[in-house]
Amino acid sequence: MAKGSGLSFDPDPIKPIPTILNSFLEPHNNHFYPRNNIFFNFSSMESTYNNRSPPPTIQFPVNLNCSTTHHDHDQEQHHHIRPDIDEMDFFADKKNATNSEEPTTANDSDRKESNTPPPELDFNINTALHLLTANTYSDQSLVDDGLSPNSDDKRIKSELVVLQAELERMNGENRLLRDMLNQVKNNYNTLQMHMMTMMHQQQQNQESGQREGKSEEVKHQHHNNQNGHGGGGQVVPRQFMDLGLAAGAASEAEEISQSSSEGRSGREKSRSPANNIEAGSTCGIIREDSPEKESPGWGPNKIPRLGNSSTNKPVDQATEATMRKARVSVRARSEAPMITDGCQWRKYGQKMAKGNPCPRAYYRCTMAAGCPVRKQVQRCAEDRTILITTYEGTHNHPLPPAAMGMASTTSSAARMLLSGSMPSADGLINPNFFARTLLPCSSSMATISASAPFPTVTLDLTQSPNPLQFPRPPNPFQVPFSNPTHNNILANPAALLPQIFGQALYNQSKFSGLQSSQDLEGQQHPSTMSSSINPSNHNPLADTVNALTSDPNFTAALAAAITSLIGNPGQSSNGTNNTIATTTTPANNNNNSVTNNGNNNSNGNNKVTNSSFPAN
DNA sequence: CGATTTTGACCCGCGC
DNA sequence: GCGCGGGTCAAAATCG
Repeated sequence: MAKGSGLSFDPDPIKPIPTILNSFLEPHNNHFYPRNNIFFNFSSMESTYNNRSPPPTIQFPVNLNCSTTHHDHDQEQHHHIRPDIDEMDFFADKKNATNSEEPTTANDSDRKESNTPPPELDFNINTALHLLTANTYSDQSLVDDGLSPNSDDKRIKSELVVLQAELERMNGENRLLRDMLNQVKNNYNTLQMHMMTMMHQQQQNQESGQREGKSEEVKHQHHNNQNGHGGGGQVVPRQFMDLGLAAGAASEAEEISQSSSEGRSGREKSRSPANNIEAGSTCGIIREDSPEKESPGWGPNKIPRLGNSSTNKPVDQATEATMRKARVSVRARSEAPMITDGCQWRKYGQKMAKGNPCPRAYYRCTMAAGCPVRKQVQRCAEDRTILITTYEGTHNHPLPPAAMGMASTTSSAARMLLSGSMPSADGLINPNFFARTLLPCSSSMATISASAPFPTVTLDLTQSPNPLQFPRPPNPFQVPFSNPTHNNILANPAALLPQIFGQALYNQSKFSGLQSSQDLEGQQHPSTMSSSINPSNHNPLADTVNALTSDPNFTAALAAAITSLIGNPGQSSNGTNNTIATTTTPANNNNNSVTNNGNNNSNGNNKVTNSSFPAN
C-alpha cells in the first residue's frame, strides 16, 4: 500500500473487514477500502451509455464521513466532495493509471462537460449522482446542434423526446446510485462500528494479553483487571468466555452479588430489572471483578435475585436503557432436546410461553457454583425442528474446550451487540446495522432485536441454501452444512472461521498485526476466503487461521461449536455432520455425541445436564 | 441417597 | 389497579 495512502486502518482490527465489505459489495472484485472513502464500481451500471467504448470501470470515491444520523441531503453532497490526494494516491496504487484518473473526472462531473468528447457521457451518467446529467445532455445537444428552430423544429422535438427519455432513464439511474450510496453509507457505518469494536477488543486484549491468566482465572472474571505475566502461550483457548459481555453478563454477576447481600425477608424478592444494571462502565468495557465468589449466586436452592435499585449506585437512566442484558439466541435445527454446547446445565423451570405450543425450558449452568449463565431452550413454533437456545450471562469459571466455541461465539455476539448499543444521539438501534456487524458475512443469518426487555442477537443457523434467503453468492457459512460435497470442513474446520467464529477467532487470536496494510489488497471475497485458508496460500490471515486450527485445543473448541451449531448429527438432512466433531479433534470425546436419544419431547426426561458430556 | 427434573406457585414488570 | 406473561423458586417426584 502506498505510504501516503493516509489510511489509518489498524491492520489487525480490520481482519474481518474483507468479509464485511465483500458481503455487500461482492458482485465486484476490485474494491479498495480507504477509511472514509469507499470506492465502488459502477461498471455494472453503465450499460446504457458505454456502447462505444469498453466499459470504463469508474471508481467513484464517496466520502462517507457520515454518521448514522445523516440523511439524504448528505448523500446529495457527496459528489461535490473531492477525494483528498492521499486517497487518490491510494487509489492509483491499487489501480491502473486509467482508473486513477477517473475520480477526478468523476468529481468534475458537476461542471458542465459540454466540450468533452462523447465517451465522457459515461461519466455524466455514473457520477452525477443527482443530477446534472440531464441538463448537461440537453445543453450539449442544443449547443452542438446549433440548429435553427425553424428549419429543424420537428427534429429538435424528436430529439427532445429522446432526451427526455434519456433524462428519465438517467433519473432512474440516479435513484439507483442514490440507493447504492445509501447502502454504501450504511455499510460504511457498519464497517466503522465493526472496526471500532475490533479495535476496542484489541485494546482490551492488549491490556490483558500479556497475562497467561491461568493462575488468575479462577479469581478474576473480568479481564480488564487482570494483570498477568507474559502470555507465552500459543493459542491457548481461553478458559473464560470473553467477558466483554459487560452489560449483560458481567453486570449480572454484580447484580447477583449485590442482591445476595440484600435478600428480602423470606424469599429473596429482588429481581433483575434492567434498570438495576449498574451501567457505570461503558458497553463492552469490563468493570471490576464481580464478587461472585462471595455469593452463592445461582446456588442450587438459593438463587438470590437481583437487588433493588435502591442498593445500586445511581445510574444514568439513559445509559441504563442501553445497558440491558444482552442475549444471544441461536437457532439451530436439532431434534435433540438441547443443542450441545459443552456446558453442564440444570433445568430449573419450564413454562409455556405465549404464542408457542412448545414449552420453554430454563437452564442454569452448573459447571461452577454461582455461574450466572442461563439459557432458555424452546422449539420454534413454526418449525419444531428448530431449536432456539437463548444464552444469557457470562461464565465465571473455566470452560472445557468443547464449550469454548459456543461460548466465544455467543459472548462475542453479545458483546458486539452491546458495543453497538452504546448510547447514541437518538438511541436508535438499527437491526441490520448490528446484524451485519455481528455476522457480516451473513447478515441474513444474524438479526438483532433491540426490543425490550433485552437486546438479543439471533444467530440463525437453520437457514437452508435458499436463494431467496441468500441472494448472494454461496455463503461459506452454510455450505458445509448443506452440501455434502463441501466436506472440506471436516478436514479444515477453519473454513468456517471467517464466518462463524470470526469474532471468537479474533478474540482468541493473539496474532495482532499480522495483517499488513498490504493485505487490504488481498482481501478476498467471502466465497474465496475459505479456500484461502490453505497452507499453500500465503495469506497471513490464512496462516493465522492455520496456526489456530493446528492447535488441538482450538480445534476441539471449534469442533464442539460446530457440532452444537449443527445440532443433532443424526437428524440432519446431510449425513456428514456427525463426522465433523470426530474429525476435527480428538479432544471432544463427547461433543460429537449430540446424543440423540430419540426423545423429541422437550418436556421429556431429557437428561440435559450431561448431554454434552461423556456421561451421556 | 444424592442429584436432577417436574411443576405449581410466586414475584415482578409492563401494558391497558 | 388489574391482568398478563416471563422468569424463578422450591417441594415433590424421579432417576441412577
